[in-house]
Amino acid sequence: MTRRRPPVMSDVARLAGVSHQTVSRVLNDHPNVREQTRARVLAAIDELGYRRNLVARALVTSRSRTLGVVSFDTTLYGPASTIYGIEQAARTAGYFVSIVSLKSLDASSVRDAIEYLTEQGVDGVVVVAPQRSAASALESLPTDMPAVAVEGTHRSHVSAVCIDQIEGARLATRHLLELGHETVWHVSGPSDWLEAEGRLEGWRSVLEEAGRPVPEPQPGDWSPRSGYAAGKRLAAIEGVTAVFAANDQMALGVLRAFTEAGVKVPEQISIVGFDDIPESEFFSPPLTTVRQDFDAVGRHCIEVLLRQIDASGPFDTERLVVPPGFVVRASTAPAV
Amino acid sequence: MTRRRPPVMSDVARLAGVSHQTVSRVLNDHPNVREQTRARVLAAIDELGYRRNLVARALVTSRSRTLGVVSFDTTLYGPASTIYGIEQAARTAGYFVSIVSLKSLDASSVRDAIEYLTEQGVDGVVVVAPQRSAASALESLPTDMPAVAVEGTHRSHVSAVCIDQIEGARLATRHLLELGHETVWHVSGPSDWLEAEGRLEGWRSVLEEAGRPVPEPQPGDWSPRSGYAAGKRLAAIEGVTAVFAANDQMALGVLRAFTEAGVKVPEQISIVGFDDIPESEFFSPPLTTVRQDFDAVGRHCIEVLLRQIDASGPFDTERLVVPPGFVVRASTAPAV
DNA sequence: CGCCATTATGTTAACGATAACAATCGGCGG
DNA sequence: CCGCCGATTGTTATCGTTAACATAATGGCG
Repeated sequence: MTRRRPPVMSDVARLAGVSHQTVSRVLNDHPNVREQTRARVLAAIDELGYRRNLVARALVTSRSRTLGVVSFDTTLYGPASTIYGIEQAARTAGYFVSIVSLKSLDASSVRDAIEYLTEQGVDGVVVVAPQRSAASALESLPTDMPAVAVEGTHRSHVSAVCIDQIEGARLATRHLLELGHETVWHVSGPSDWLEAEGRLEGWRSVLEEAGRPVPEPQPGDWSPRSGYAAGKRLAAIEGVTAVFAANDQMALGVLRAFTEAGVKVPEQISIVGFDDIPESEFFSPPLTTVRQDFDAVGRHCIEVLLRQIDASGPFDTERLVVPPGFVVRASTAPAV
Repeated sequence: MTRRRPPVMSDVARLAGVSHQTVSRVLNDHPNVREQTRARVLAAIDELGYRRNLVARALVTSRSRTLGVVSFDTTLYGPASTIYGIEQAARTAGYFVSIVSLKSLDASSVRDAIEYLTEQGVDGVVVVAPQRSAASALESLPTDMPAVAVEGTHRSHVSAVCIDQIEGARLATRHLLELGHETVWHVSGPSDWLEAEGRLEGWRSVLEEAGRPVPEPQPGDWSPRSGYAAGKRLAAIEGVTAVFAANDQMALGVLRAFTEAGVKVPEQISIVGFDDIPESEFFSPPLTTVRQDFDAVGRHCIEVLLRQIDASGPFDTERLVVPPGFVVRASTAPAV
């Protein structure tokens, strides 16, 4: 069977007895088309099953209606959720989303990815790359490419949407202090992540404001495994009664380490996470955690990006901050 | 600042003192270009920072070098991992990936999504949609659009890559029987999911072959919450000693339900999951589970798809089955 | 030494849409 | 009754590339 060529605009035009330009006008809702003509054209489109070729359209309009997304490890809950939000919002606005997931987030791979997308003709890019190195790669972006970063709290000339990491960490830490814990230990994320930095900073600031001792943060890498390792270290330390882990997965590891050590959660130790992944509610015990509204982040990204794309001239740098939520479950309890 | 037009092929040609066609030849590695000319052209490309316009290229070649991916809820670990694998493999092969995530997987939204991608000019589509309704939407695909489905074990004329769900479930069930359990209870996934069906079937077949009673499966919806509910029901039943949950999240819920009921895992009850999500290793206790190699699935999808795209005529229907793995951890133990 | 097969390059025409401009048709004011 | 205006439609150029064909330079060989 020969693959028959899909119909093009002039096929529709011929069938409807008009010029291809009139077909184009109908398709683009131009006002000056007689109602009767429009109907004939629409009938022809329907009959032929015509679909306009967006590639040709993109060439002449130099708008591909495609947005690029560059992200680090899209299997992580945070990035995956954010991208989901981005995709939904973009599609609603009539845009396609082209994704590049990177294994490593050094400046050059981010740059390459953006270049790759640029070549494809994306109208703008969202970079979900909350590492310092990635954020700095954005600095070298051509300024005429609409771009939005999803990140912690980095300052730059690139627009950004972020969840207030510092405030989230403050909520968590304050919650633990209010339960009567003398101080709060912290299992931190990798130091080159802006989110890890923000969470660390929020945690530290609350302790300092309250005049409490600031214990050495235990470094992790977001994985449950690293949380488990940190948890083992903490379990060996006398007097640890409250731990704030920089994400839920590490909190899970911490939980497991204490449980193994025979320390009861939350009776003997309180644990708070960050992210509110779907599993958290069903850990043993259910995890108290900071909730991030990734959907909102995705939506805002698209809003900002579309504003930039629609701006005729140079565009402003915008910075949107989404407030975090806090979910109290059963992994925290008053200090004894 | 005026956005200056990016250089095009003829700019390069002018600078290099050749025709634009020669530039095109250099870019496409045509053999008949003098070495010296090639060097001049490359230098000009470099000097101007020229990048070829893939949109124009796609128009004339009618190849966009973009693949479409239609998926259900990309925040789930399975789809997210599969898409990650797809994206990596596609990019390695020089293809872009355009993603559409659907909130619901009825046949018409799958069809719409594919049509949407077709309009954009994708060279092929991967449908990560292991629900019966989605699979049947594929039947109505135009046969000249290269397509691959990621799915359970549905028969169709569309090529498919799948993990052997039945075998995975058999591994899990057999493992529990070998530990001496009289029978195995099952917390199943939603009945319209092909994966849920395969896992149910594998579980049932092993029990029947062993001549064991086949208890009523407990329906779930993949969420930890539904697993928790099922777990509560199971905990109320006398003589339940082994549970095979159709995914890790539900296994987590089951775990929690039993723990709450004061039943010890694995001493009094053994639990097996499916997926091997990163968290599973750190549940309390660490979960014995069936591992799916999503990366391999993604890679195979792209291989099959590219074969179809490169085939000049009609292409064969292929069906690749990826074997599951099995990971024994601490949530299972010999029956008492 | 001249002819033909290569090799290297240039020229022109697609691809399928939109944009800019031109042309036709009524209606209406002068 | 003429000419101008706005509504409607058609014609032609254009986007930036590759494909097809045309042409010019080489080089081997009888």
